Amino acid sequence: DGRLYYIRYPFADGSGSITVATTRPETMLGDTAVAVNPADQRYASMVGKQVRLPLLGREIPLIADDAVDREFGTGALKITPAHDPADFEIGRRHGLAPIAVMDEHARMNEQAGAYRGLTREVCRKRVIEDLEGEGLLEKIEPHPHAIGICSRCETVVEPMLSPQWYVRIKPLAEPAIAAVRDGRTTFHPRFWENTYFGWMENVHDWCISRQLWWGHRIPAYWCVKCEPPEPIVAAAPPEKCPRCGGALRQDQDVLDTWFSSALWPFSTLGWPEETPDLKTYYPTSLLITGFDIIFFWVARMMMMGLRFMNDVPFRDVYITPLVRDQFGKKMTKSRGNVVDPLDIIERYGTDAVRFTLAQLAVQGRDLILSDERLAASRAFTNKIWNAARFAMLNLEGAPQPVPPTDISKLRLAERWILDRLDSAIRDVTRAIDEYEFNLAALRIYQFIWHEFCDWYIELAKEPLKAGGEAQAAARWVLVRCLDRLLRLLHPFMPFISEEIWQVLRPYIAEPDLSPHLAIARFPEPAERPWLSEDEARAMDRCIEVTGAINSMRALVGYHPGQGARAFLASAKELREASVGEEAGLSSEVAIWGRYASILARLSALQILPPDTEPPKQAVSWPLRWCRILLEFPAGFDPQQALPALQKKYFETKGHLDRHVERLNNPEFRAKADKDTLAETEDKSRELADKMTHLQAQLETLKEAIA
RNA sequence: GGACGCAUAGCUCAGCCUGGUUAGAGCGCUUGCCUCACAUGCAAGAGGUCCCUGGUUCGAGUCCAGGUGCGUCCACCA
Repeated sequence: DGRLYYIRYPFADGSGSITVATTRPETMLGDTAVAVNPADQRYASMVGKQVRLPLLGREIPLIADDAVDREFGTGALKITPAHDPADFEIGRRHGLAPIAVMDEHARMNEQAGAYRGLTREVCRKRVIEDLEGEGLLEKIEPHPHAIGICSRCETVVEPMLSPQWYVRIKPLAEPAIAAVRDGRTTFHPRFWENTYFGWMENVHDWCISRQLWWGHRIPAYWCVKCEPPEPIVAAAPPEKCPRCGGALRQDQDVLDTWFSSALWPFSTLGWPEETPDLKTYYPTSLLITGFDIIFFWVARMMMMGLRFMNDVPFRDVYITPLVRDQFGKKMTKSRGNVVDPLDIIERYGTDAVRFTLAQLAVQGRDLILSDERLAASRAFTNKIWNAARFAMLNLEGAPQPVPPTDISKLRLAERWILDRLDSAIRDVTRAIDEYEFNLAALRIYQFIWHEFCDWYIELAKEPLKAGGEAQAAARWVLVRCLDRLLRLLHPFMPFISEEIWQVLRPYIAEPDLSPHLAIARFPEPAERPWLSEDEARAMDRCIEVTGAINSMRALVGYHPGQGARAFLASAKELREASVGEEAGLSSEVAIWGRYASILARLSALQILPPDTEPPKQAVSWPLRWCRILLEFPAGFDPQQALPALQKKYFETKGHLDRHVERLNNPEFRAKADKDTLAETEDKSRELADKMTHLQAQLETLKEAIA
């Protein structure tokens, strides 16, 4: 919220005046011209005239320059090259010598005539008063505008001229642009490359000198005697002045922080010496940083690396998301919405915070740290802890498990979890390779909670209690799974994983096992699959049946602790796809029936022989490959099951209708690809079957009610 | 003034690049369970005009154009 002062500058020939608008009237003492836009008709005839600078009486020209905005103020701009960057450029274009009117303490200097010695604030007041006295101040308008202030002391920044060192940027920028264009360095996510190009293609020469105490000193030297002084720039300090042999003094300025930082990828490896480290580790693989550092640091490391090492400093640049506040706003000190990580860590735990960040680190998107997610991660650490506790309770006092001599003798449950583990290892490894940290975190979560805990731990309880070979096998699988999942988890939850692993470590049979998880090998999947495709499908069916029975239990109101009897009626497809020697449902259920019974709390799971009349006192549920019948609990009122079943019926009908509609469309039949068509037909048949079953079930129920 | 990103369940977010299963997860909510690793838990359930308009297509949450809202960056600011 400043003011805009309109000041009248009289023409030297007495033919009237021209009015300029300025927010900083005190700088008029350093004016060297008045400028208008060349296309501005109002002033076209006046360009070239001399103007008398008020208060000082100096004559300055009226010039025309494209940089002048005709709309602003009066369309006439006073030019103060020594105290305004834009004016400096205009002045340079017109060959105007800058006149500095302030010293380095922002006090008016001898060029300011009568105002010499005043501070700029006092000077502004006096200038305004004096202009008013001479009748040259036309008006003052309120004018909100942004001014540069010091970020520490909030003092208004005063632009001024000073000699500085520059690096010519173009020869550095061009190779750095090319390196990203041709893929020697890749940004993740890719679109940040636009930001990089945008900056690099419009980059200005780089002012590298700073008037600070700390930093690399500028390698420039001045002779104490020569007049005028000529700088000598040299990598190694020269002994004496090459011209007069006099003593030399190094320039007092230091390099811009980013200049020094730009050397980081190789200077930390011993450069300029040809050290083994430099040879081994340059170029590096990955730089992780925030997008706001792309200009400051990434671009400069690229330029320096290509210049001095002749190669890019890193192959990949991963740009992290920004953590925003709960309203999606960027956290800034001035806004006061900064979250202290230590505070969140205090509340949720370090691992939970780290895991949450990984989970939310979707490429190309900033993230909001939500309490809900953090709490969920904290619950996850608890889950892991308890899973480990279960394992240790079952390992305590046991010898170090050894791999079974014949893997194929392991139960399906054991081989299945080992297969899921390998699948998780593959998925997580791929996700990390592609910097998809959210996918990696999600997959680990899914494996640990919903495959390892929900299924394997439950299914391991029986053999672990049984003793003998079954127990030994389950212990080995338990250790193998836990060991590997902890290694997978370690980058995301370093503390809890290390803590548990240290306790588990004595049970891990591995030659030259690392003393710490942090430096242990990242897991790799086994070379051969643990189970056949048929077995994998069988286990999928087990999971499907278990889920369906659990839903049915709730539907007919079984108490969670109450055992229930279920029957499976075979479907033709199952007989064909069966894994057993003996075709049929029974051979398959012989393998996984026990698992389903445990997880669906069944007192019995029986096969209904083909062509057998199903029990009437049961709710029936169609799957693709079999029909499940769950006996009514004692005192069950069939009325209860009706609404849910009807809902299912109408849902299924909706889906079926959609498929039928599609199939009835001749254009779909003509233009859809064959696979899609076949799939739709299959699906449609399946849904129709399901409808038939559901309808029959509904009728049965209604009969029971009646 | 220029550019980029985002918009999907009450909340926080996946899915979109490469169009076709019943659009998913966690939290929250409802119901029932202290089942001997874990009630920070277990089981089940409800909850979605995928921001709007138009286009392309047999078919659009997904591709294209325009719009709206939110966020961010750059430039300018005499």
